Amino acid sequence: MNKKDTKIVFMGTPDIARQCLSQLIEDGYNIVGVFTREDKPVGRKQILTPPPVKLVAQEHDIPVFQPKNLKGSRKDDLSALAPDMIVVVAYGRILPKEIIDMPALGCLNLHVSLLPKYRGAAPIQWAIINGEKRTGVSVMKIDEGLDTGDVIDVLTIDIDENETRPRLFEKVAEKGKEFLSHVVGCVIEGDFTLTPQDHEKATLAPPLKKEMADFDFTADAQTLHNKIRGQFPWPGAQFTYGDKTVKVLESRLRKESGVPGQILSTKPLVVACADGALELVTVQPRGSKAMDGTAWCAGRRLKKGDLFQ
RNA sequence: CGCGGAGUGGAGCAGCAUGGUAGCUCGUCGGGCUCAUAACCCGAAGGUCGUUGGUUCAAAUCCAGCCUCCGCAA
Repeated sequence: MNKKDTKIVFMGTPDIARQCLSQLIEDGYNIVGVFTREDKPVGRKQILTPPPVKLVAQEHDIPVFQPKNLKGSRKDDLSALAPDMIVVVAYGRILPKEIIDMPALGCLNLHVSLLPKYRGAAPIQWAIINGEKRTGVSVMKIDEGLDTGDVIDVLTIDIDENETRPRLFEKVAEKGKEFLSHVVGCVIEGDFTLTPQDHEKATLAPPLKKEMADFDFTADAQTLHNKIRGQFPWPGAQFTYGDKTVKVLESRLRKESGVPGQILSTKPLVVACADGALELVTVQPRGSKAMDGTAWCAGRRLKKGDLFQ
């Protein structure tokens, strides 16, 4: 089978899926249909916004389907397309067995972790939160479990010390889309091997919750730094000052030390933690906009030596 | 009509209830101290108080409308 004759259905929703779809189209694959989630209200104005994937598909006149689920009559849309292969990138839906079995070449999935680690919805976030030095993208053949399928190929990607979730995501998407395109090509040509995952070593990366945002300075600096960059921009990481919470949008590790919660300097704003200290580069009090840590101190008349209880 | 906060020198804030001198911390500029400094001391510049109208002898402050920004929720 060659590229042109292989009918591919693409399923995905957010930006990384959009990038992968664009890459596949650019590389000349025959995308016969795109499945994505429903348009949803976004922002303060609750404007109904289509997923990024939908826009790309429409630009290329590829039929778009946005079913609520993939059961019952909705799967007829899919079988009518008679796909030889389905490629899934962050679709946000579990595929039922009947769909998994439909295409002759199977269903491929790009997962942004080094499987079997970090199976689930938020692999990038958890990798950063846990202080991993590296992550990656895995292309696997979908089975009925949650990211449990046999792995076709893996690409490792380094995580820099100050990398935030969006920046890492961008990097992963950039490298991942080309990698995916390459692997899809290999599968079409039959040039690949399947490696079962070592399920003993599997870990989960469940969705983040807003309750995870709160912290205080009794934790050690490295842990807080990881939390701040991994949970940015949502749910974020915030501490309490007075009767308000203050989100920390950007931080840096510092070598200084002191009583946890003590302000070691205001320019830049450095606060001592249990082990080491953290520079709060950008901060955002609840109800107001993001500002420099130093500016925040200025408005609150905070001085070196003051203590966050 | 989803809930709520905010617009005051370059930045972040106070002042507003009880109208009457433009305040604080930071930054900038000049000077001083110091081996030195992001530290400290002295001094200076810089503001039509978001906008329009109303009340008043007098409005940042009270009233009405408008614009803009933001947090939450989704």
